[in-house]
Amino acid sequence: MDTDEEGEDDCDISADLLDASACASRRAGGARDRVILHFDLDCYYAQVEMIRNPALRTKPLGVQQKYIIVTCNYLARELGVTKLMSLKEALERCPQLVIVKGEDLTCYREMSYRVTELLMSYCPLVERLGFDENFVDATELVENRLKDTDISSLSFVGHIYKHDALAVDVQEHARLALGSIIAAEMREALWSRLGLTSCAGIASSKLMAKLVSGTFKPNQQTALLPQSTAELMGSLAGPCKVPGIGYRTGEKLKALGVLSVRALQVAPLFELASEFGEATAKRIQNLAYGIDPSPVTPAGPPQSLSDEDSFRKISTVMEVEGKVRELLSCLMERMRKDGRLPQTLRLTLRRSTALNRWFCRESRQCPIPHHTAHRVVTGCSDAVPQLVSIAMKLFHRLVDVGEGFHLTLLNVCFTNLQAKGSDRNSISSYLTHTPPTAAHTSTQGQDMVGGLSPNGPSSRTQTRTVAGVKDTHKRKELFPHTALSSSFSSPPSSSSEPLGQKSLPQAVQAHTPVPPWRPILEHSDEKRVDPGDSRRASVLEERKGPDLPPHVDPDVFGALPEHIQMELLASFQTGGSVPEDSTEAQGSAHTSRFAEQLTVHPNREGGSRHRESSVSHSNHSMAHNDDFSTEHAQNEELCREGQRSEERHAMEDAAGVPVAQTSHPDIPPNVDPCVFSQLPPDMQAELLADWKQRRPTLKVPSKLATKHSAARAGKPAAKGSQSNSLLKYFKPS
DNA sequence: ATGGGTCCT
DNA sequence: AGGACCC
Repeated sequence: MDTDEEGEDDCDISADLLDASACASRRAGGARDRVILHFDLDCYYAQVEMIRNPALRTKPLGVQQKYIIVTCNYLARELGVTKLMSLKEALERCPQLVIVKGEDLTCYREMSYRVTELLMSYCPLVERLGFDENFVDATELVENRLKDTDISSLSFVGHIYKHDALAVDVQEHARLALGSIIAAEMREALWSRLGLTSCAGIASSKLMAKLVSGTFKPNQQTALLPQSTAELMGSLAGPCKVPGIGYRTGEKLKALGVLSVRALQVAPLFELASEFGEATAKRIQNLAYGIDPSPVTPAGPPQSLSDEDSFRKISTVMEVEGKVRELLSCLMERMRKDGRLPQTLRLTLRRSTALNRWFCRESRQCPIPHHTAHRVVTGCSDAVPQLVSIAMKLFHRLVDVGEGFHLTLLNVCFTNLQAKGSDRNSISSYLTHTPPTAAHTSTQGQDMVGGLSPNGPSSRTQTRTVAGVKDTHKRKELFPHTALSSSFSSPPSSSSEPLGQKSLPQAVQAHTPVPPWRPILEHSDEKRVDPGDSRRASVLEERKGPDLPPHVDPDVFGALPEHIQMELLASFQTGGSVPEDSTEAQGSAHTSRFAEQLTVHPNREGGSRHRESSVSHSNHSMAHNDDFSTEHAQNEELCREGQRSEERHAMEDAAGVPVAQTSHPDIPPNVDPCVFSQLPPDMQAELLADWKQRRPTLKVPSKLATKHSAARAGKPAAKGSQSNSLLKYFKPS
């Protein structure tokens, strides 16, 4: 049978968790608590839009996809707009709301990878969650800093969950306090280099770091003392609010009568196990106690690239083909920049279903012929028709056109991405952007693929080891920064950089003039081809010899092929040009306020400060004070907005005027038979099937109701194996 | 809901 | 191929 991987006794200690002594006993075993940081960018899409166009900063802003506002800035929130509100309602509540379309994710994706990259420059253990969240396992960083920190002069930065920062014994929580300092430094870097505000949570697991990061909302950070774990878990509105317990599991729990986190904690394990299986039963029960041993799994390049569009109706093959072609051209362009070879193509669609039965997507996939894949990556334009033709075959496998059809969504996806030549297979090709340069033949790269861990099978432990280790080696002090000249470098080839990235906050305090490490290759920056565009004359940096991030062993690094070195260096880099004018005085006022909040106040015992003193300024200061200068390069070509369907309004249409009145035995009482009878026959059939299927709609709390057609509950789980990042270029030793 | 992503079964 | 989870 399967024993739990790596969890050791974690599953068994749930019962003592509430017991204060449990922590101590756990540490006795040699394993110390981790220090996990969770970063969550504030109203992410809206922030990116405000960077692209700073004029929006002073206005209530909503980002629209189709007919909904997917997110909005804090100004809009004050005026009653919320996330995922319909456009109509948002405009009713806030007529002045400024809307920008956000269906094209290009800019959000790119900025998102910059964020991950910046965090990775401090510490390789960074895991992405969506576009706007990142986990960092800062355990080693903390441990190293602890060595040369005078513990008696430590203090927390930011909030401490349900505690007065001044009343907390910092010595007792020195590692957590250091975590809060590191989190503050990273947030400051996100601000000074990328212009983004964020929240952070500091705790000893991903679960708790994530939960606590949201407790003070815009632009603040919060640490969680271990003794507050139970209180935080208990404050959640229900099991579904626990990350890792989603809608489905929540519904099943309800059916079992488990309505609260507390109820989940004390539910008999065997009952949970009979519904979910033992492994996931334990897992979710542990989550309810705040126990989450899942590791921070380093981000690598994405496993798949997809592009999709939803619409009210597509019902002819020609329309399908048109849409598929549109999606595929965009996707191909992205794939080309990525540089890996897509080996499989998947087409998925959603059919119009009567009562929008939650997500029923169907898909078919098939291999992509090598010659086609190669054309994709090479940018050969006739790859598109080839892909379209493959996709249409998949379509015909899904849909019998003879019957007529009604689609509501189409998605195309490249998966099974094969690293070609090793270079460009890294997260960095995402960020630092490699020029198209189709040139190289595919055979050139195998020297390095083989280069990863000579000794290692177990990719998982391998990664862990590599990541966790290394830096004790040399370097005692990282984090000189907090100030280097800000702004991110305009990546090579502006032709694909969408963001108007000149808009950066002024650097705060300039003691460290240069980054701790710099790329060797500013020259290659320079040489990016870039025919018509020279607006980027300002890469004014005096760079010196290369210097490596802490986790990189210089010897290993030196042994790598040069082009790999170059890529790595490029990926470590984040420097750039400083925006010249700081516009108004406000800019710097605001900026120094931010600086102040990051300051560690060593001797502030005199408890007069409000507890969140050092951090906290509300979004007001952000909202009103940030205008940085920006020229907002409205980069049209990258944001293919205009191309997508224009009509977005009115998804709902009246069900028609009732006339007939056939009553059907299977129609639920809350459905008007007249309306029902007016529906198209296929829709009627579908509804009936649906109703029939979900018959057991009773409140019976017992485990008897479910007739589940599907198999046993699958389970979410910790992130799996990946080991797919730059780390693989370095051996553990 | 949108337009993405992840991993597991 | 689909299902769960995440944003």
